Amino acid sequence: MPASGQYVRFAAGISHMERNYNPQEIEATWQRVWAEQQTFRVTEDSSRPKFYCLEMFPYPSGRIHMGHVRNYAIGDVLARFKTMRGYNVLHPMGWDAFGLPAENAAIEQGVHPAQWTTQNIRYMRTQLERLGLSYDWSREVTTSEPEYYKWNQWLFLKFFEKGLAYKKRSAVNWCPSCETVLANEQVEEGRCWRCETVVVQKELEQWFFRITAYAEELLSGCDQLSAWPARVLTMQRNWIGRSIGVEVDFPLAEPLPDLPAIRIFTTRQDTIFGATFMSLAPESPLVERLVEGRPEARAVREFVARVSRQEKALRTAADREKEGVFTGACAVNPFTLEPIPIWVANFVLYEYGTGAIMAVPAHDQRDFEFASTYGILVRLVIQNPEGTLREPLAASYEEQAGTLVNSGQFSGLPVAEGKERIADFIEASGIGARTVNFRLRDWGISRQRYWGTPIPIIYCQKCGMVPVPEADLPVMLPMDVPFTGKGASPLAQAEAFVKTTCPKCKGPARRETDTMDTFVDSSWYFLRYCSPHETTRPVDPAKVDRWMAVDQYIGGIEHAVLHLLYARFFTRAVRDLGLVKVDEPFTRLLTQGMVCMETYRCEEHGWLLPAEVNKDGWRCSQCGKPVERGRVEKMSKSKKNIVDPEHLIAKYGADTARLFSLFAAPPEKDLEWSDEGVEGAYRFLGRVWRLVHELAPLIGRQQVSESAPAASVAASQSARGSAKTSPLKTPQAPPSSVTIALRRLTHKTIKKVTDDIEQEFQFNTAIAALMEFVNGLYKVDAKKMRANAELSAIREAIEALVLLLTPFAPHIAEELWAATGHATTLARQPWPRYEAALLQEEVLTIPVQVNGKVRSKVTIPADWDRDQIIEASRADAKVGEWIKGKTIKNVVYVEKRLVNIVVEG
RNA sequence: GCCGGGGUGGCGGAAUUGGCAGACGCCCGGGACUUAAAAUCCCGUGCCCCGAAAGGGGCGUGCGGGUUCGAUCCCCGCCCCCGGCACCA
Repeated sequence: MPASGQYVRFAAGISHMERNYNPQEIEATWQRVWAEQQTFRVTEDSSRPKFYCLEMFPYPSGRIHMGHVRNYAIGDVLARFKTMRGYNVLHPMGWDAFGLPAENAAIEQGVHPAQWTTQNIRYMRTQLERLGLSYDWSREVTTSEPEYYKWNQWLFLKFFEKGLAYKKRSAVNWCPSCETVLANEQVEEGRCWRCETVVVQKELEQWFFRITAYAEELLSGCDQLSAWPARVLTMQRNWIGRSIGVEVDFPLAEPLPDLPAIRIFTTRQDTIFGATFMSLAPESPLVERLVEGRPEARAVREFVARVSRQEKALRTAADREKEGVFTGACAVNPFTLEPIPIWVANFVLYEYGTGAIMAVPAHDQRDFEFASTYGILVRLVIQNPEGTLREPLAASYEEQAGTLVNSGQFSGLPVAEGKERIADFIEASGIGARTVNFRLRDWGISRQRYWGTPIPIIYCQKCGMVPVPEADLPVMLPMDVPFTGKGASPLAQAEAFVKTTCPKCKGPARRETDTMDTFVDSSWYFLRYCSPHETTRPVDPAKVDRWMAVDQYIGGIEHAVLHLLYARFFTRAVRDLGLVKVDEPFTRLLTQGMVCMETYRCEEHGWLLPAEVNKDGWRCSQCGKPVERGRVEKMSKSKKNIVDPEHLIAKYGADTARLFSLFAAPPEKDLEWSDEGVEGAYRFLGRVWRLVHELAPLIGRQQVSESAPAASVAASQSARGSAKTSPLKTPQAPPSSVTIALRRLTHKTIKKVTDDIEQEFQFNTAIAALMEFVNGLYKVDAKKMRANAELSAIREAIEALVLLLTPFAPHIAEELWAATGHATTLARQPWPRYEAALLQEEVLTIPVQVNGKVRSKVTIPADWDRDQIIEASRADAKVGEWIKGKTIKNVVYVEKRLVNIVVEG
């Protein structure tokens, strides 16, 4: 601990009353103090409850943007608040440092990705420091450093041992521009999520993580996540896509020796009597088996070749025309025993279910379209509840309501029961079984890029695929590699890296040159923060037990599926390795909204930066032409509707930047940027500054007891709390009404701000309450205050104000804390507590309604009872006007809130 | 199409989930201070109507119904906006 009095020295020169609010100066001062005193360093302290507050770590792209400011301001409010509330708070920060842009920079500018990344991190860290965020930087994690990615490799090897990591040949999404494989999740509407290039199909040997092994658990786990936003849970559930149905064998009309039947998956076994044909996915190997030697073979092969060349997104677009070709083979519907034709259809997915379906055109839109195109029989087997369906159908009937018809012994059953009876029958007759299918696919982690974690596998001609022994980790990324941007990955071209010896037989061998998807890095970094310097394991289980799960995770909605699902998977996989005890990594999740701003466009110069617009006449500052004011959109470089946080901080300071980000909208909603709003936030801080400096000399005469500085407001609510334990001196004379009103305002504000932060992250209303508090304090005529009780009340108010402001605007709070005579940093001051007794109003103003409309208000002593209040209401002159000559039918009284007199006539 | 979230003054947003709609901020208007401006401080500000004024009345939370003494909030039926998923059998 620093010697007491040290802080006073820092602030001494700035505490004179005349001094104007100079954010740049005081922010630099306090950031230096925090760094020197290691104020935010945290160690495990079992005497206090823990709180793990985490914001999604950034990709070190070069500079922070307003989205970061918002994200980290939200997290910082919470971390500082919880610290002041007495929690042992873990609040770390790090860098998601592997990824494509570094490699692109290498190609375009000739900078090595490592150097580019390091520079960016260094710069962005100073930017974050200038925001005054309360991170424990001693726990900083950088995923591109061997100390981190070694453990990616270690985990990979453990997964490999357990069969959770495996390799298979598969058609992958290939981005021709990035020259890399993309996960399904990284393809958006057929385009690369990063560069928007149209994605094509390519066959490659790929590494996968068997996330599907946890599909069931990942889905059921969603039910436990009650503190996650509903829409994120919905998205996760959709993505996992569990469906219950049956698998059934449809025997071939002419069975092949080793292929007696085709297995299909359906959720609508109740419609099986309506299955009038079958469809196979074009990629299915069964297709070739069936057509071999048939006259249809040629046409089928042509069709398959044509379809499989088409890239997937195009082919699977929902509005895509249904196309197919008859194989010449037939199967037998196991229920009707009729022969049905087997087709190949472009809309059947090979990767889902069994890659083959029974087609029920009467009750499936796709099958109906297909059957209509090719003239296939449509048979109604579900009659709707009204009984109005007649053949020929004009459209498929897909509702799961009604009764089975044309379904043999099952006819007449309601749909739900038919499903069960038919499933029973299928199981009893041994032709199939109930099954659960997931939409979720295994996670392809192979990337043909340099700037990622090398996959620790060696290929030996004799021994085959050999994992790198644990002792040889990390497999280091070689520094000396070519960056051409052409052809194979740079790693594959680095002979010194590729050529190695087999760990088993010591013979010549080659290294795997694929690197891991960077989502691997971010799938467990939150565990690493708990013991960031652990050298023998990825995590120290004792430390992880102390801190996990993350109590509050904060980040963008764009990670609702990918990152969050992978992190949930990893947490379980690592749990099953015995390193972690929790199932779910993130107890509470807050997805903050986007930061948006109006866009400006000039017909000559295209998108304009806000600074390039002359706002007087809405003209382009370059050519003077009228500027088209576009809609409010997410801030983006391409649309140029951006505000650089650095400029903002230079002009107004970090406290203003933080305050505005928190005040302009509730965290989960989109925030519309407004220069005027920023001015408003700055003005407010100036108001606080002047207020405190005006009042500081007044209360300066009073003794500041450093052991209990905030205790005047902090201690009074402890378990044994009563008026007696309040350090505020009981005044000799009865307290003046001004004193009582002031203290009431103070304690009401403490309650409001505390509740708003704690309950629903209502930072905007918490700040509004602080503004009201300040407005109220400006109305107090402090100069007239002399009595000890009055001055105590002022001191209490000012201290509460500064303490309550701390999480939002920590620098100015520290400075004002010092200016009011305190010598210890605010960061660990106890959060103020309100005294419930002081909240009580002496008089109440109650609205009085007549027939539901407010006609008057009565002001009454707070302790009046129902009858007294009603009596006063009826006696009110204005109310009298409205009830004169009418019969009172009813009087509704809401406890201390409202009177409603119901009259008739 | 399915799922989720929304729709409140000129604007961003409040409202203890059935009890004074519009807190707080922005914008705008007025005043004080100033030689003047900026800054600052104070006051006003949903819309419409009556009134010279003090006051008073009506309307108002996307639209139409309903429940209730009373609805931004609950129910039914629509309209619109945003986000996600989308041939998953």
